Amino acid sequence: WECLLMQLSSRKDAPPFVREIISDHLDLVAKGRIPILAEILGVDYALVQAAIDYIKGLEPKPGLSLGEDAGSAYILPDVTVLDVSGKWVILVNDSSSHRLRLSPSYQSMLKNTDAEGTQKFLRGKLNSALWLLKAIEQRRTTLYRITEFILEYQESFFSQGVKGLRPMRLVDVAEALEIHESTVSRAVNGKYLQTPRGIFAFKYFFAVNLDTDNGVGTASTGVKHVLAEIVAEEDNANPLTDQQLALCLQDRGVKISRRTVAKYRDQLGIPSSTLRKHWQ
DNA sequence: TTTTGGCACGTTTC
DNA sequence: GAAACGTGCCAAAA
Repeated sequence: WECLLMQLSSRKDAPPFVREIISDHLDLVAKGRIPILAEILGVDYALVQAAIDYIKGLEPKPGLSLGEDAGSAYILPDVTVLDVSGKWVILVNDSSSHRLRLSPSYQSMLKNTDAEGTQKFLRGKLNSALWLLKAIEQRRTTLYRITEFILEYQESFFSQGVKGLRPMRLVDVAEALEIHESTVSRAVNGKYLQTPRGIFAFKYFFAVNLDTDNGVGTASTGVKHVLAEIVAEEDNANPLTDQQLALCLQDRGVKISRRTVAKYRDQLGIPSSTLRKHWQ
């Protein structure tokens, strides 16, 4: 790109071949074909790698880390949990600014009316109003109870972080709270929970997938996190292939196939092993 | 040859 | 009933 060349011209510390690589061989860089590039330019790997590292320093990098609370500053949570000296406090934020209540005047009207027809009418209205209030209150309660359940069930998450996340399905919550599955689904959809660890979508805790190991399952979200960790710590001169990554996870007790590792890697935005290779 | 990714199938979850 | 997910197979890429 021209903007890369422009950035380049404003600097003086550029290694050799950088300009040539940008104008003629950017496609090879994208494909990670460093050996070919080295051959074309007639220099050794290390020099090419140095030039590429420099170029990567020029462009604004997309960034590999999908931070778990990235962008959360702009989301306002529907529920907040606070740790007040070891005791959880759950706050359900009302969507409407004020809570609804019944005007007392209606009740006094009911008392003060003699006419039978009017009384019947008012009693009917009163009942439907009470039903509505109850429904709204119920919804807040549902969200409260779900949060309560998550706090208890995902306790290890709140103490250890992502690694402690347990597999959890809508049904699990529904059964525990003795409400219908779809009720949980509707209560949770698009809602956010603020915790001492950051803001998370409720759906985050439903990292539903169940990867079984010897005994209990683990949440796929946790596995992905471990995967990212392994890659971050690998020797970048010899990146691990998907097969090796799969074995690595299997050693840790996670039953996972090579193909699934590849998919997770994709979702995490981690390039393939050949693209990760850093030539010295 | 080794490594990766598209497609599709069976299962689970919504 | 539909969407999401894990996995096997096989071809493309390296």
